[in-house]
Order: sequence, then C-alpha cells, then structure tokens
Amino acid sequence: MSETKKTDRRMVRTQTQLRQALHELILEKPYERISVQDILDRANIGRSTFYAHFQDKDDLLLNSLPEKILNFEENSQVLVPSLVPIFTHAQENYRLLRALMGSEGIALTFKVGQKQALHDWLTHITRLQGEGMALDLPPLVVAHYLTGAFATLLRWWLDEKMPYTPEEMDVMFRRLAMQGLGDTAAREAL
Amino acid sequence: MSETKKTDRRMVRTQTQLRQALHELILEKPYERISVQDILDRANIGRSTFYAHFQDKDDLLLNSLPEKILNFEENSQVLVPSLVPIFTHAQENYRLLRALMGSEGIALTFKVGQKQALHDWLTHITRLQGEGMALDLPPLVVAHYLTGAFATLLRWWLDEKMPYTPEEMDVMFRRLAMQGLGDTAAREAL
Amino acid sequence: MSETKKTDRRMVRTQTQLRQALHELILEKPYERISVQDILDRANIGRSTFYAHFQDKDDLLLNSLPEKILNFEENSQVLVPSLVPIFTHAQENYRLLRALMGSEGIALTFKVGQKQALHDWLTHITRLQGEGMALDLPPLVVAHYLTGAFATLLRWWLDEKMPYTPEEMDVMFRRLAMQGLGDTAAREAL
Amino acid sequence: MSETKKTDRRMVRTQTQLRQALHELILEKPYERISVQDILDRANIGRSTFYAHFQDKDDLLLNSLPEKILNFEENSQVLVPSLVPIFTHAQENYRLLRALMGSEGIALTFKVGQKQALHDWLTHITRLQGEGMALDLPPLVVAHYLTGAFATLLRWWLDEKMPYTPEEMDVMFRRLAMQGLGDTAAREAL
DNA sequence: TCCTAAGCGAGACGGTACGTCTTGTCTTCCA
DNA sequence: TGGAAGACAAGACGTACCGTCTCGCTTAGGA
Repeated sequence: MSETKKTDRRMVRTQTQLRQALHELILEKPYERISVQDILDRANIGRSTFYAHFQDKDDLLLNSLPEKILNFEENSQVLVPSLVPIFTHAQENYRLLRALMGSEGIALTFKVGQKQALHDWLTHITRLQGEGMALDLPPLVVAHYLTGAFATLLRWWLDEKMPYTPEEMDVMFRRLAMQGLGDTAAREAL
Repeated sequence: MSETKKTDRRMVRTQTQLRQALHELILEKPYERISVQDILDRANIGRSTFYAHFQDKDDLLLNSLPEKILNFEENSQVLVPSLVPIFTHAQENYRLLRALMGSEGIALTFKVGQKQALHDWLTHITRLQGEGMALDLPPLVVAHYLTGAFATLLRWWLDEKMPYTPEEMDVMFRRLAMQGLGDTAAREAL
Repeated sequence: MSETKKTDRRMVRTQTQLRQALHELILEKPYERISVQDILDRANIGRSTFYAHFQDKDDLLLNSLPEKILNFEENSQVLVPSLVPIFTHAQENYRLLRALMGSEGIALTFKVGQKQALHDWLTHITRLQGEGMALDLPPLVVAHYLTGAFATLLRWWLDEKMPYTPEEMDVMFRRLAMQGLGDTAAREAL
Repeated sequence: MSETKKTDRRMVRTQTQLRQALHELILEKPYERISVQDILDRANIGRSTFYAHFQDKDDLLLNSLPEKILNFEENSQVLVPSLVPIFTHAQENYRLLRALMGSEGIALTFKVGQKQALHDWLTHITRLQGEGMALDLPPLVVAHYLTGAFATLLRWWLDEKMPYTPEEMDVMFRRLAMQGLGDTAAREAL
C-alpha cells in the first residue's frame, strides 16, 4: 500500500539536501551570515526550488531540527517528569546546537521548542488537576515558571559545554521544582 | 566643575531625538520592520550623525530602554527578594514593552535584562553563601533556574496584559521558588 | 495519398490550441507580459508539450500570424504594384495587430514581414531590370527605401486606427514612390 | 555663477562610468545577454546606485547614445534637407551601432530616433506649408513615408558596412524623395 | 484484440536576472 | 569645526520566468 510516488521521493530528496546543506553551513559560520544563496550553492539547488519548499532560511532551520525537542511521556502521575531524555537528545545534537548558540538561530529554535514544551506541560498539569490533584496556583503560572526555568537551564548547560550529566541536571531541576530553595537556604518567612 | 559644553548639550539633544523617534516607531510597527532610515526621517537626523552616536538600531534600542529592568536591593538576607518593584517598573513601561513583544526587540531587551539579573542574583547568592548560608546546589544552576523562570513569567505577564497585580506575581513566584510544587501536588517520590 | 495520421491530427490540434490561447492573451495584455505559463494554462497544455512544438513564445507568435503579410502579384510590369491587398489583409487582422502595437510582438512581426517584402520587391525589381528597364539607382537602395517607407506607413495607419481606406493609402504611397515630392513642393534644386 | 555642486559632479561621474561600462560590454557581447550585474561589475557601481540613476538597462542605453541621432537644420526652405550630417554621425558611432545590430538594443535606439526624426520632419513640413508651400498629401503621411524610408536605409547602410559614402546616400535618398522612381523606370500610369 | 510506442499533462527542478531594500561608510556642504 | 544631507558600494532578498527533465496516463495503429 505504499503510496509514495516518485515525485514525492524527489521532493523529499531535495528537502534533505537543503537541510543537510544548512547543517553543514551552521557548523562553518554564524547562522546570520548564511545566505539563502550559500545554501543553494552547497545543495546544488535552484533558488525557486528552495522557495517552493520553504518560506525562509528560518523555515528550513526549524524543519531541519529534531521535530520534538521536548518530549513528555504523558501517562505518569508525576508533575515534573524525567527530563533525562531531553538533555540526552540535546546532547546528541550538541554540535549543531552549540554552533547555533549566540545567533538568532538558537533564539528561534528555543522559542519554538519552549512553546511546544509549554503546551505539553500545561496539558499535563491540567490533566492531573482533572484527576483530582490539588494545586493552589494557576496552571499557566506554573507552566511558564517551569518551562522558563528549564529552557534557561538547558541553554546554559549547552553554553557551558554540558558541565553535568543529563541525570544530574534532571535531579537538580526536579529538586528545585518540587521542593524549592526553602529547605536549604531560607531562614526567614516571606 | 560643570563641564557641560554647548556641544554636549547638542549631542544629548540628538540622542534624545533618536530615542524618541524609535519609541514612536516601535508603537507603530514591528521592531524588525523599522529601518534606520525610518528613524532618521522621523528624527530629522542625518545618516552619518546616527552612526556617530550609535552602532546600531539595536544599540539605540538598548540605550532607549529603562536602564535597569531588574533592580535588586542588595542588603537583605533573603534568597529571593521582593520582585514587586520590577513588575511595577515593567508596568510603567507597559506600552513600549508590549509593542516590542514578539519581535526581536523584546528578545534583545530580555537578553540584556536577564543577563543583568543573572549577574545580580548570582552575586547575591554567593554573598549569602559567604555569610554562612548552606546551599547544596551549584549557585550557577540556581541563578539560571530563577532568572529563567522569572524572565519567562514576566514576559508572559506582559503578553497576557498583566492579569495579576505585581504583588500577586511576587507572591506566586516566591512561593514557587522557595517551596516548589511539593507541598501542593506531589504525592509520589521522584 | 492523404498521409495524415491520427497522431498528426493530434499534434495539429495541440498547436491550434496554443495559437488560439496566444491570440486570446494578446488581446488581453501586452505581449511582453504574456508568459509561457499563461499560454499553457489557457490552452491546458503541458510545459514539455509546448517546447516539443515551438522553440519560443516568439516562435509560436510567428507561427500564429497570417503567413504572408505582404503578397506581391508577380507578373506585372509596374515597379510599384498595388498595395491594396496588403492593406486589406492588415485590415482583416486589425484587432490582433492593434493589440500587438507598441510591444516587441509587433516589432518581431514587422521584422519578418518586412524582410519578406524586401526580398519580393528586390526580386521584382531585378526581374524588371533584366527585362530592360533602366534604373540608375542600386536596386538594394530602392528596395530598402520602398519597403521601409511602406512598413512605416502601414504601421502608422494601424496605429491611427486606419484613417484612410486601403485604396487611398495605395494611391498616396504610389504617388510618393513614383513621383516623389518634387512636383508638389520643391522649388529649389537639391 | 557655475552652480555645479560637488554632489552633482559625483553623480555625473557615476552616470559616465555606467555609460562607459555599457558601451564596452556592447562591443563584447549581444545586448540582450548583458545583465545589469555585468554593468555594475564593470563600472564598480552598487546595484542600488544604478537604480537610483536609471530605470533600466534600456534607460541607460538611451542615455548612452548620442542625444540626437537626427539633427535637422531648421531654417531652410528645402523639404528634404541634407542628410549628410546624420550619416556622418552614424559613421562616427559605427562600432557601437554595429554591435547593437540584430539585438533589441538597435530596435530601441531606432524607435526613439525615428520618433524624434518624425517629429522634427513633421514640424518642418508644417512650417513650410504655413509659409505657403503647396502640398496635396497629408503631412503625416509624407512624414512617416520619409522617416520610414530613411530609417530603413540608414539601418541597411550600417548593416552592410557602409557601402556608400554619406554624400552618396544623401544624394540617392533625396533623389528618391523628390523625384521618385517615375523618371527612371515607370512606363505605365498608376 | 492485444500491445507497444508516441503524444501528452503535470509539474519538479536548476538556473538566471530582476528590482527592492537596508546597511554602514564616506564625502561634501553649511552654519 | 562638527553635524546634516545624502550619494554610494555591497549584497541579500523574494519573485518571475525560462527551458529541461522525469514521470505516468492515455490512446492510436500495427501485429
């Protein structure tokens, strides 16, 4: 039943070439300084073909990146699920992500990823609430708090050349998220 | 000792005009679509003059914004000081910040602000540690965690047209930071 | 002996559709702004099919136009034969020719037509000379002179929406060609 | 009181460079195959600068050519003034005109030149009529007839590498224009 | 009647040029 | 003498076409 036409395969190939070319270029020079023409030259692709497939250099970038940067396993009762897979995934794409650091490319990537993560987390929290979990803070606030903290930590971790293992990061993050700083440090009331 | 020459005053005036022009334009159209020429036309300033004062459109923007988005009072023993002044400050600049939302302008602004906040917070934490506070997590991790969460919440708050008062935001944030979600929600171990 | 295969008929049909489509489009917009794609869309013809039949848009145009714009009756002893049939012919194709006016299309058409006319006229003159006619000017000069004058007049006549009848045009042209302006106007020597 | 500003001189220089570059390129390859980019590269001129001065490659061409291809001395009582200066002028620009031959460039040039010539000739004829000259043909017809014949002859003359001297061409043309072919060849009435 | 080759539509593709836009530099003019 | 004005080089952008090509579908005409 494989309905893949020859034409489709050609298009997939074209897109792959473009993605590949962009990846290579990202490793070579700052994302901002990569022009569409650079990509075309590298991929041996015509200009119009590029614009037939992608809107933008940015569009291609997003299409080029791992589909799901964040990937929640959605059946647990835990409010903050393990983030090990995510850190591991980032680790696997380390070279590319690192090369994007500091450029608009990384901002774009994280913007999209964070949005996705936010949505997932919000859905998760809402579901748990529906299943009877008590939560005396607005879910939106919690979700933004968590994703913001997480995205920033992830970014820092990559920036600093991954100074901890994914497991260590996960433990630290969940510790902060679940217990806060109170046990450790605070001696005053708020 | 007042060494303010005529020339200086003129230069201040020029810069003010440019700032003002940018502010107006930000309220009119997306930051990305504002060209240097737009600013020059609005301010009745010559091109070379602009580049004599600022490197960039971005440079002008950063110069145009409230100097300190984040401003810590640095004498308390509290790990998470009150954030009310910051929310209030943002509230006062609401129109401008709102207009920047979604554009690269806000990314830039927050990038700078967050960096500043990170530095302040880190200094603060380190000082407390020096004064004997126990903290079993790396200060860098904590500082990034907190600033990331805070910046994201602030951004969301502005995006959503400030659905809570500065005081409410402050309470919620500190609650999450100090106690985490554990009391509320978690019933399982990690 | 009719060797017309079905296949041939199919091809004729395709070419006719293309010609027809071009004609329609010429009446709708300037020739330069008609793209091959426009023609294909109008004719419901595939791109490759077009290029199997014609080299060019121009090729199609020339193929689309009345084969002989100029048509000499070749037996007379008159140096300048009646041009009435030509004007009449142009009159019949008036709408199309008019629509082409001002565009490269008309230039192309007249270029081809004038070339044909030149050749015919030159042959004609040479034949007359061979039959004993005295002519103290180079035939090439005379032929270019006449065709140039004629083509320009024809063009003007179409441009001006045919302000005279074909017969009037013919009389005036032959008058100028045979007698020049001398009788009328010149009082000085050259 | 020479009011030529420095800025003006700079602009003149830019335009001259562009003209010069186009001239050179025309001598090297067909006009159609010269791209704007070619001109820019040759002239060391920026793209935007080009479009600030000229609409088009064509615009530049027309600006590049001798201002007046046809130049009537307007005080004589002669219906067909001497064309020697024009042929001579063409002769001086022979290389350039020759290189343009066959391309759209020459079509454009002659189109503009012929239009100018037509206007001048028409004015001339009309003036003579006003001064009492009898002319039993419509001036428009005469003017188109003459300019058409002349332009075609000029083109042919250049095409054929100037087989006659300007004086010879002038004599032949005026002979044809003033006396027609009648004396020579015609034995029949119209 | 079947089967094979040609005509054909559809449209992806590489390539080229276009005219627009913006940037940052540089030169000239003017107060 | 320093700021205003603005010409300029540079070069990326997204659009429009072009002519080539590959692919299957349809169909005619010979076996």
